Amino acid sequence: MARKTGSHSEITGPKIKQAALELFARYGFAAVTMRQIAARVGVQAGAIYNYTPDKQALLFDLLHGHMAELLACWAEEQVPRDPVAALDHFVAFHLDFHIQRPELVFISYMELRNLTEENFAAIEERRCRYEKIVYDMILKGVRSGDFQVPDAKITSFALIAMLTGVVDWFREDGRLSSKELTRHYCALARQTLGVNALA
Amino acid sequence: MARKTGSHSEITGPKIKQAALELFARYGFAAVTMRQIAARVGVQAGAIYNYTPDKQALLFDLLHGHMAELLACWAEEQVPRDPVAALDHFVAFHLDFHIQRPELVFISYMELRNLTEENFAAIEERRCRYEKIVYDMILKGVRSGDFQVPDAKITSFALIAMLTGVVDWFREDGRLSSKELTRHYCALARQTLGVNALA
DNA sequence: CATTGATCTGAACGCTGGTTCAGTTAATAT
DNA sequence: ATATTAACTGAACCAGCGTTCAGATCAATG
Repeated sequence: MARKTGSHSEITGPKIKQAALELFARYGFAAVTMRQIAARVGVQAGAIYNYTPDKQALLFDLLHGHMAELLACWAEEQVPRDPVAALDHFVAFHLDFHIQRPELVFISYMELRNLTEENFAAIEERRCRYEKIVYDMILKGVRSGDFQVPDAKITSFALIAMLTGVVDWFREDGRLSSKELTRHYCALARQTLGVNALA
Repeated sequence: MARKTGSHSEITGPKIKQAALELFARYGFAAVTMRQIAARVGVQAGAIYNYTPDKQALLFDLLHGHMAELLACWAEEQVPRDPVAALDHFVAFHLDFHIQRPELVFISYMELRNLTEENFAAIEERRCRYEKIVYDMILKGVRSGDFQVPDAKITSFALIAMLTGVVDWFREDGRLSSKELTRHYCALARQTLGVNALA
């Protein structure tokens, strides 16, 4: 029995990626088997190899796609000139983007060490690019006198960590809506960056 | 050839734990084999089972020991009554404790999903207890008027995330000493909690 | 209708995983 | 010396791994 009615590559391909994403996020890359992924798609393990050269590529595609989309989406944003408004804008963007992709965020952090050397380097480069965006934003605010921080580099790491950490606990049906969440974090980020510390 | 001169259970036992810790942190629990751990200790795989019932227990002992030590150490701390001083104290404690155990911190976050249900629950319970300490500390400062935050719960998560995130990048031989690090983070934490926002 | 080509199956390949255990060795006790 | 035992080896067990591939199946084409 092969080639069930209505099954096409355009359906199976994305289904495999989705299944891999969910399973990797839940059990970890190394603990997930190709047969598990296949079973979730409703297919035999061998069929997966019509869509990916190997398991490693399955992971890399997910992580690479995630980072590429993150950078691409930010590039399209219209960032206000005012440092404080830019901060608010970034907080809202970052939270929104990450909350919508908790599984991708999860494996992007957890499964870096399961990448080959070259694949890791490719992801790392993009991660640094994103961190630099935050760092530059903070530096600009510090220079304009809008922000006051003990150390711009540390503060950039701290800001990213506190924002990204949200995916560990935030649930759409929890105590807070995503709108309230954003509002609170905008206020918190302002405090962290020392907005109005001198005003 | 067995029982080399001078090898005792008091030596091999800890060595196995240490080897497991290093390998789990580097490659992930699921990706590490008992043979790898044994090789690092200089022993055959079977010998490990004189010290642990199985691989799962090896992981759980590491995580459980870590959380138990974290809570025990904090319990011994003399915490100042003043909320701001207490915050400084906590920041210094948390950074110091975590910086000294980067590998344990790493696996405590990454390998939770590789625990069995009961084992996970045991770790989770201790983790919540620690989070409650931070939450209560913030609540106290808010009530006394020393802190001003948008949301105490969110702020507690944000504070822990920004502090714990340090282990991802901090190196003893890097740009900052651990003393400078603590100083910067105390200042940053104060801003985040809105210390002196009204003063 | 016959042919083709994309899609998938099912079985196999070689290998490695965690775990077990009978047997060997060396330190200790008698 | 001898017996005892803790500590370890080395080989084996079997289940499961990622991956391959010849062949089956079906949609689309002419």
